[in-house]
Amino acid sequence: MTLHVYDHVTRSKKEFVPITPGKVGMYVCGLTVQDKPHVGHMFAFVACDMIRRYLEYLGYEVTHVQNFTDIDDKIINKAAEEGIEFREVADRNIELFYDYAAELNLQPAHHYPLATENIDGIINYIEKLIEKDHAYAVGSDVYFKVRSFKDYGQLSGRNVDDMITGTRVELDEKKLDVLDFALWKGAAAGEPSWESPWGAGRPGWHIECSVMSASILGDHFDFHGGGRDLLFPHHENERAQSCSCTGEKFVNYWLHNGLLFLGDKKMSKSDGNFFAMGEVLEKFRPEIIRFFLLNAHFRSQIDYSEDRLKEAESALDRLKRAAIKLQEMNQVAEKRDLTESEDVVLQAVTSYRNRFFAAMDDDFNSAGAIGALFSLSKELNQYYSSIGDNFPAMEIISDSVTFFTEGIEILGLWRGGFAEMAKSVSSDIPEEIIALAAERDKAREEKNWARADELRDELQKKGYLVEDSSAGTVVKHL
RNA sequence: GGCGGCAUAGCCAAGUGGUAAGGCGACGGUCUGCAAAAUCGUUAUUUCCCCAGUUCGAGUCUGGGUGCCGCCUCCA
Repeated sequence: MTLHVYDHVTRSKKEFVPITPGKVGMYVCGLTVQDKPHVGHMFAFVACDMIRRYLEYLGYEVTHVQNFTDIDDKIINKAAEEGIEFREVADRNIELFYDYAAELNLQPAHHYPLATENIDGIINYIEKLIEKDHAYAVGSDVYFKVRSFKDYGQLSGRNVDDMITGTRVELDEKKLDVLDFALWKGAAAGEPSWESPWGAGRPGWHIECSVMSASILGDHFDFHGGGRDLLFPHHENERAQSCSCTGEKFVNYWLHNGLLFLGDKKMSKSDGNFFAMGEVLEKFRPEIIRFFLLNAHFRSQIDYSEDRLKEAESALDRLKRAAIKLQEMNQVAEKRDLTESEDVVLQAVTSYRNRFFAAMDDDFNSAGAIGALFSLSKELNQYYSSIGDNFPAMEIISDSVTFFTEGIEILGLWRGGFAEMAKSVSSDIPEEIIALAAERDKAREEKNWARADELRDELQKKGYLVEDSSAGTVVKHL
C-alpha cells in the first residue's frame, strides 16, 4: 500500500506523488490573530501536525509553513476598542498560539511568516497581477478580476454565473464586477498603513497567503491545509491569485479538515460560539484533547462536548496503562522460541501494525490507526494473562514496543513519546499522604479492617484515592 | 435558489464488493477483607436510513426517495 490522499479539485483519492522526490512542501493557513485561538483552530493545526509527522515517518523531508495574518479589519477594530496598537493585539494572540501549540505537542513549523513582514512582496505581487491584467486599481484600492481566471470556482465547486444570482453578493460601486475582491485596501485616517504605488493602505485578505507560500515553498507545492470553512472564498481566491500570477498549478493536494461543532453550530470566533483553548486546557490535559481530535478522520465534522472529552480521557488512560504494562514486560522478556499460541500472538501484532499503516496510508486515517493501537493493547493483555507467572517472549514484546513507539510518535499522542507515556504516575504525592497510606497498609496487614477503612476515608477527604493492587498500594490524586 | 457532504449498536467511530475495527457505557466473571482500580467475557449475524437495481456476493457500486448538515458573508 502506498499513501493515497484526497484531492479536492478532482474529488477523489490519488496516490501521493511529491513534486520533488523525497521532499514535501506544506503550507497551512494559520490564524488571523484578532482573538484568542479556540479549540476549532487548534484542531486544524493538530490535523496538519499529524499529517506532517506521518510524511516524515515515511522519510520525506517536509518544509512546513504556517502563517499569521496579523493585519486585517477585525484586528484594527479590536485594537481601536481597547485603545491599543494593532501590533499588541496581534502579538498577544500569536503568543497564545505558541503556548497552546507546545501543549498540544505540535512540532513547530519551519517558518511562521507574518503578513506585515511581507508587505514589499505583496506589493510586487499585486503589481505583477496588474501587469498581467488580472487586477486593477480604483483610487487607492486594488481588486482582483475574478473573471480573468477561467478556472475560478473549480476548487470550491461553483461557477461564477451561479454566484451572481446568489443572494449575498454585496454591491460595491468601485468594483468593475461584483465578484472581484480586494488585493489592497486604501487606509482611512488613523488606520495602520503601508506606503504603496496606490497610496497608503494594507493588504486584503487572501493575497498574503499567495505571496508567503510562494516566497518560501515556490509557486507550486504539495500540500495546502486549513479548515473546511476556508475553502470558499479564501482558498478559491488564493488559488486564483497564484495561478494567475505564475501561470502554474498552485497546490497538488488540499487538506481541508472538518469543522468543530459546539451544540449544533460551528465553533466560530465571529459569533461567539466557541471554547477558548485556554478554558478547555483548564479542564482537560492536552493529550486528551489531541486524542479526542484525532479519534475521527480529520476531514469529518466533530462535535465538541465535555462528555466526549471525558470518554476520550477514559480511552486514553486505557492506552497509557497498556504502555506502562508493556514497558514492564519489556524489562523481563526472555529470548526463546515461541510456542504455537505465541506464534499466533506475534502474527496478530504484525497484523495490527499493518492495519495501522494501511489506515494512515488511506488519506491519513488517524481514527483507524488508533483502533489498531487499541487492538494491540487488548491482544497484549490477553497474552499476559495467558502466560501466568512466566516471562513473556522477547520477540512479541519487542515487536510490540516498536509498533507502539511508532504509533504514539506518528500520532503525537504523548509528549515525549512512548517512553514518557510508559512512565507510571506516582509523582507529587505529599509526604503526609504517603505516611497515611503506609499506616493503612500496616493496619491491613494486621487485618484491622476498621482502621484501614477509616484511613481510606481520611485520604479520600484529602482528595486522594487508594487502590490496592497485587503490585502494592497506589495513591492517586482525585 | 446554486453547490457539496453525511446517515454503521445506548453514545462516539473505522470500514479499500467477499464472515460488521476500535473506544465509551452497560451487564456478567476473575482479583480483592470490603471497596475501588485493573483485567477477561458478553453487548449490530431478521444487520449498516428506506426502496429498487448491478453482482455468485453490496455497509461498500448505480438510480430513486427520506432525514440531517455545511458552504454560497468574516471564519481553522
